Amino acid sequence: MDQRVNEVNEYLVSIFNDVLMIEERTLQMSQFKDVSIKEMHTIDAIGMYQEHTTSEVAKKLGITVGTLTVSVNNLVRKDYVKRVRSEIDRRVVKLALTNRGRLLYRVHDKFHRDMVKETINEMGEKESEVLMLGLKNLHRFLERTKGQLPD
Amino acid sequence: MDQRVNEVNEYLVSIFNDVLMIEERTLQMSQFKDVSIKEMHTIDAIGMYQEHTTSEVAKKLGITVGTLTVSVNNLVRKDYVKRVRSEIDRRVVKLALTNRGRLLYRVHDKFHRDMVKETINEMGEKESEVLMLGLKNLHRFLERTKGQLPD
DNA sequence: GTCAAATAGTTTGACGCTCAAAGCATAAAT
DNA sequence: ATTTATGCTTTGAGCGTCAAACTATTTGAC
Repeated sequence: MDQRVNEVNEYLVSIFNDVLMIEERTLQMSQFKDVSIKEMHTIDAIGMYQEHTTSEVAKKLGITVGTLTVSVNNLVRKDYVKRVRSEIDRRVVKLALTNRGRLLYRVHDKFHRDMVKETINEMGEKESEVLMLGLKNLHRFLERTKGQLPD
Repeated sequence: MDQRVNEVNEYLVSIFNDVLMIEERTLQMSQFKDVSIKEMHTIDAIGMYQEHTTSEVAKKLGITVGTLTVSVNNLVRKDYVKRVRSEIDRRVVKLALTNRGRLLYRVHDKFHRDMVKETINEMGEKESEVLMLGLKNLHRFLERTKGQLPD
């Protein structure tokens, strides 16, 4: 049992590091060399569809609004993100992707999905089912833990 | 199949974010408020036992030697890490944890293991086995992918 | 043995990421 | 009308990162 814990733990840590590293390198090799992995996640959180406010996106990313403002300043300058003032409440800023931002979003999303797809392809139907259940368990536990932490 | 890919992908992303966030918050709440999550990973990479050289640790972390030197400067100042010149080759610096560093290492390691343990406890023996196989698959795929990237 | 080249690590300059705190504009409450 | 609350931006400080220049030491060629 303890051995199992160690193994799972080590795989998780290693997978973490690998994914981050591969994402970063892949970005740097692509036509989007001016985007860091953090900026990529910001673009991902802004998303393709609805417009999200600055506060919403900051919360989703788990960073302060001030931090996000700085990052969005850079992403606007580099033409990945645009700001739209709300007409209803003029304090509110809605964030949205530019065409270039949307292109990058799709490329990155595909990369992510391909990564998972290749792995699942090597597993049987039943196995991939259990992998997902395991991840679901881990996820549920983490969300619960997170909820217990003070803000 | 595509639905499965999406689900696994979303769980992975969410698990990533949660773990990082929980680690960071837990650190900030502990007696080790002066340590960032990155510094924690550096301490982890230096490890409890053998002495590792600066180059080795930098490689393990996937950062340049210069970056590590700067970080180690801070960790030495904060009394988590010590430098030991090699007697055999006086160019070489071996990194090791101080007592305080070792204490933090153990606390963090326990946190990590507890996290996984609680999850596995909720699964049956067979399920946790398959979770591990799934992670192994994912890990193998990532290592292969990583090997194909240029340095 | 001497000198050049290679190796291990450090320093520096520039820029991104992060937060907390102060500030600005607008909306809501009274 | 004035105060308070809300949403966002700016700023200052510290860490994280790299590339490039630098220092100290060892190895290799002769």
